[in-house]
Order: sequence, then structure tokens, then C-alpha cells
Amino acid sequence: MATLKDISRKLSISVTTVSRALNGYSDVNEETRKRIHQAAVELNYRPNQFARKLVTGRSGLAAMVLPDDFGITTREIWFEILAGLSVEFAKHDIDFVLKVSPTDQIVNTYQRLIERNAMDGFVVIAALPKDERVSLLARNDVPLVLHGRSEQIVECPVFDINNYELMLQSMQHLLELGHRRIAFIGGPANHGFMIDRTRAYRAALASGGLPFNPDYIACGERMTEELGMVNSIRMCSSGGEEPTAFVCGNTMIAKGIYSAMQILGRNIPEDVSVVAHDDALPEYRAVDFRPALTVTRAPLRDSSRPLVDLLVRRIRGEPVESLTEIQEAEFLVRASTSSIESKA
Amino acid sequence: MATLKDISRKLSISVTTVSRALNGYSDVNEETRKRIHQAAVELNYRPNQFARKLVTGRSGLAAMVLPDDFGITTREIWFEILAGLSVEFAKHDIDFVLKVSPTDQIVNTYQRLIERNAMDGFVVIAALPKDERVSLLARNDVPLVLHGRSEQIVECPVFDINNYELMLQSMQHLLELGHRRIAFIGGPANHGFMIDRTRAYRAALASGGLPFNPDYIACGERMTEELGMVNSIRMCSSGGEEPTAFVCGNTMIAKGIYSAMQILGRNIPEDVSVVAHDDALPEYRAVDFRPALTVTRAPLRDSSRPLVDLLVRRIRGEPVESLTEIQEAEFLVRASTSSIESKA
DNA sequence: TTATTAATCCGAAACGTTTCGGATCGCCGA
DNA sequence: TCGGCGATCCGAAACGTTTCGGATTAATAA
Repeated sequence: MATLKDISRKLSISVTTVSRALNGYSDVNEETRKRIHQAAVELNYRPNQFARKLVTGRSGLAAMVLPDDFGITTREIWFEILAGLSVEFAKHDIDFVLKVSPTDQIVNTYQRLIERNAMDGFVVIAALPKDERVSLLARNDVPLVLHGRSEQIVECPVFDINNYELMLQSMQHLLELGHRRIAFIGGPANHGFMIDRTRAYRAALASGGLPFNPDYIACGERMTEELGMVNSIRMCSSGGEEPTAFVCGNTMIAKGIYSAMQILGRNIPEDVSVVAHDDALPEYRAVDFRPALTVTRAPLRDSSRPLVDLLVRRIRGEPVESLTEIQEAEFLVRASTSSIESKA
Repeated sequence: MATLKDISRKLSISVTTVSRALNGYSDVNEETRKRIHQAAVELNYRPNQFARKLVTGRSGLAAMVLPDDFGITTREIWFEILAGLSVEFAKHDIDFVLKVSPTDQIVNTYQRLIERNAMDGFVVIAALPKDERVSLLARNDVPLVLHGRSEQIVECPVFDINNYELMLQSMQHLLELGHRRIAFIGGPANHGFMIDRTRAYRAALASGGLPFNPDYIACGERMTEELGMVNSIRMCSSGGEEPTAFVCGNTMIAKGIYSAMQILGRNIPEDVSVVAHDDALPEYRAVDFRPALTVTRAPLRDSSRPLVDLLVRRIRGEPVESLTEIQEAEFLVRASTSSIESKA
């Protein structure tokens, strides 16, 4: 592997000048710059990243650690996130390293990575209220960006969608349509986004003068079709007061509800209205639902850019206070919701 | 960040000895080693990877570049591969970096990565007969491991499953059961594994004294349920001689055929037999098919270890000739295949 | 007593960059 | 003639390790 010194020797020019020529400094003659470039090509010169990193300080590496059982979500979704991050990091000349770890070893994995001290920063997805990963990184003063707000008082950049607001929107929509028995089928109860959505759900009920009925809310570790199917069937066959509308944590849950309603012989939206939050995965396109699904929409892909930007700015040393970004969801009314009157 | 020099100063011990103590060399007194370790802890010392890498040469980084449209396969499968690789590389203390690139920019992305010279090696999946990525890497003398044999005469380690043999097994099984009109619904025609399987398909037909009927073979860029469904329906409603058995490139295709047969009112295995190759993705478990699916089986997860091992050995400088590994598939007869007699 | 050896330790070079602080030289205006 | 300036170039230090080739000391063997 050719080095600066090789070029320097070959041309009888100092290493300094070679370096400066190759890095485009202005204090080198155009003629010599040409010769240097030519020699660089001839010798197949490639700068040694590590020598460079040694003097400039940063590694140009950022990482994400994820559980080998996929945690709260599916392979597709993880892949969507990974792909987005990789692309965005590349724009900043940062290599994105992926660590997959047994779920019960996650914290150890972080620990080792921190010790090895080779990453400029981390992105942490799906914050828990008290997140051990976050406190570990923060304690060691390693830059991280958090997807999802955490209750911890921790100094780190945060990106999130406005979970409270989007739930409020869905609820207000349903309330305005006259629904009074609205169920919520969400995700894992301990996660930040579920806490926010549940708060908004209850606040909306209260503002509509409606009681909170614990039978109308369902949580589950995995936000899958099955979750939607099982719980909506349960709620609709309890014999008592059945919900006239469902709010779903994502479109897969909604898909499960669609299947359930078909089995039960209920029509959407005549008998039940369905609203969901839409992460905009190509596999579950809300517009392709029959009837097309009313959603709050915040594409997962759109979160990569802000996440990476925030982390990069943190790494560059910007004050953390300025590094919070909350994205609003779109609200798209389609055919899966209708006025309660149409039922009467 | 504390350095060796800091510890050295604090203890009035040379940098050399500090380094050797921390790295477990035997020529340092137990007592001083203790003091050094203690000081290291107190100062929160972490070795600088880049300084280390600078002198030892290698980066401890390996990469994979994949197309943002997922190429021949799905998000789940890519994730499965990624996760496996990440875990296996970690065992060798190598960080796995993921690059996602627009499909038409793949070669450029490789080019840039090679120039940057920061990766110890690459893993290249789904080899084409003439693969530009492979020749580019090989030309630049960058270690790579190939998944799937390539027709190129290129000096690089290769891991593959024995595609020829597994197709032969499926075919022999069907021939022994008396099938004479056997269709093959596979994947992208230009890929190495399809070429091998097609060769075996034709060889098996020939050995059974059967003609090759081009109507009985279907290729497709994406090996999805849809591919299986569309093609099996087409083949079974051409009016002429319908196939009595299908060999599928993977279990998703088989799933599509199952649906198609249901639609057409055909029974498996009474009317048609189905065999597939099974990559053993948790989402499409062949044992859960009704009837359970007869397969050749070679779990995708099992390919990570050999791939990584081969690459690591290549990086270490082992001669390439010794670095080829061909894995045989299991053959599991289940309920989706039966003798042609039972039909008569 | 002297040579040998084992146990410890260390100086200095090397890895390949970047960068600070000049040095050199020709030319121009005064 | 001279100070100054712009255009070019360069020496040397620094980044934080690892490692080669000894040096020192005390104990042991001859």
C-alpha cells in the first residue's frame, strides 16, 4: 500500500506538500499538484483512514445495537430503519455498523462497544421510560440520539413523532363522527410512544365527556395482525356494549381487525370505523385496504434523516438543548371511518 | 480520554511497560501490573483503536453493500442475512458495516469504499455469472467472500449450497413417485443458483428419459407467493398436459402454489405434488404448511458462520484454494408429495 | 569470584497522517 | 537599494499505540 512518503520520495517533494496537494490546499502550485496526483494514481495511493483518524480524532463510525428477537417489531421494520440510517449516515461520510445481540446481552454489548471506544455515536430506537442503554451511554458521555421520548432526564438529542397529538386527532375525528365507544389496540404498554398515546386517548375521552373503559384498551408486545384480530374479536363478542370504532397502533393491527370484522360479518365503516397510525411500510399500504384506511401518517423512512442529523450535530458538539425534533403526523381521512348516524 | 502516557506519568512507569501490562505480557511484575490496572480504571483508560490499528494494520471492519430495492429478495430475508453476519463477525471482533445504495450506484459505492480503504473485507451475496462487484474487488485485491458460485474465474473464497444436488434430489424423489410432468418455478434466470438448479432439472429429466418442456419452467425476478400463484395457475389451465408436480425455488413460491391449487380445486398431494427448497425462515415454516411441505432444507442462518469464517481466513492470508465450502441440503419428505398411482 | 540466567523494566522507532510555524525566492513599489 | 508581499514549499511535532532490542538487578550455578 502506497503512502504519502512513497509519493514524496518518488517526486522528491516533502510529505507535507504531498498531503496538502492531495487535500486541496491552496498553497501548492498547480503544476506540482498535477504531478502529485499523477504519482498518486500511478502508485495507487489510498490514504490510511486510521492514521488520519488518529490525528483528527473521530472515527467516522456510528452504530446501532438491536435484539436478535426483533424486540417489539418485525424484520421488515427493522430493515426499513437500518436501510434508512445507512443511507443517511453515508451522506455524512459515516459508516453505519450494525450489531445484533441476544436480547439479554444488549447492555453488555453496549458496554463493550463503549469500552472499545470506536464509535462516534449510537442511535437508540424505541426508548423505554427508564432505559438502561440510554443511561449507560449518557453516563459514559457517548453521543447518542434517541428515537422516542424517554422519561429519563438525560441530556441527549431526541427525535420523535408527536404521539400525543396524532392520537388526539384520531380521537377527535371519531368523536366528531359521533362515536362514543372507541377502543384502542396499541403496542407494548411500557414504551414511551404507547404511554403518550394512552394519555391522549384518555384525555380525548375526557374532553368528550366519556368514561374510560379498561375493556376497550388492549396492549401487546408485538404489534401484529394477530394482536388486532384477537383483541377486536374479543371486544366485539363480549356480549355487552361493543365498540363502534377502533384506533390501531399501526396498520398491521388494522389489517387484523379487518379480517376479524369479516369473520364476524361486520362491515367497515357501516358497523365499525377503523383508524390507524401508518408507518408507511410498502407492504401494508393503507390506501390498498378495502375500504381504504383512515390514518395518521408518519413514514418511518422519514425518521432516518432527522435522527442522523441530530446525532451528527451532537457529535460535532452542538448544545443538546437545541437538538430535539418532534414530527407531526399527517391526518388522512379515507373510507374506513364514517358517522355513527349511518348505522342508525 | 486517558492515554497510556497518562498512566505512565501517574505511576512513573514507562509507556512500554504500561502497554505490556495491559496486554497481558508475562514480563511485568504482578505487583506493578496490579497498580497499572488500578490506575487504568481510575483514569477510565480506553485504548485508542485507531492508534492500535495503525500499527497492527487491519481495521476490524467488514462490509456488505446491498441495493435499496432489495434485489432479488425481501426485507425479511435481507434482515436474516444481516443479523447472522453481524453476530458471526462479532465473534471475530470485527464490526459489520452495512451500506445501502441505489441499485444503479452499487458499483460506485464499492469503488468509493475500496478507495477509502477502511474495510478488511466484503461479503457479496447472490453472485451473477459475470459479477462486476466481484471483479472490481478482486482487481483491487480486496478480500471478499462470495455467496453463490460465479462463473468468473476469480480468486476468492466461495460459500454455496449444493444447488445442483438438491434439485437432483427433489427430481429423483418425484420421478420415483412416478411423476412424468414436473414443473419448476424458480427465481431470476441469470443468477448462479438458478443456473445450477436448471441444469440439474434438465439432467434429471434426461436421466428419466423425459423431454424438456419449456412451458414447465418459470423464472421470475422475485421469488414470491405471487410468482408461484400466477405461474402454477397458468400451467394448470393451459388446457393441455398439466404438470402433476411442482418444484419450487423457495417456500414462498410453494405457498403461492398452495393457494392456487385451492382456487383451482386441486388437492395436494392427491392431484399435484409440491416440493420446495426451504431457506428456513421462521415466517414460512414448511412443517406448518397443510399438508406439510416436502423440502430440501438449508437454513439461511447457517450460511453466516461459513461465510464469515471464509472471509476471516482469507483476510488472514490463507491460500484461496482451500477456501471453498459447499453445503449439502437436507432432504425432508413430508406430506406434500405422493405417488402418481394414488391419482389413478 | 565470576559467568549465567531469570525477572523486570525501558528507550526509541515505527505506523501514516495532519498541521503549526516558519523558510525561500522572485518581484514590486517606494 | 530595500522592505514587504505573495506564491510555494518544508521540517518537525503530534496523534496513541506496539514492539524490537537491549539494560538493570539480583539470584543462581560453576
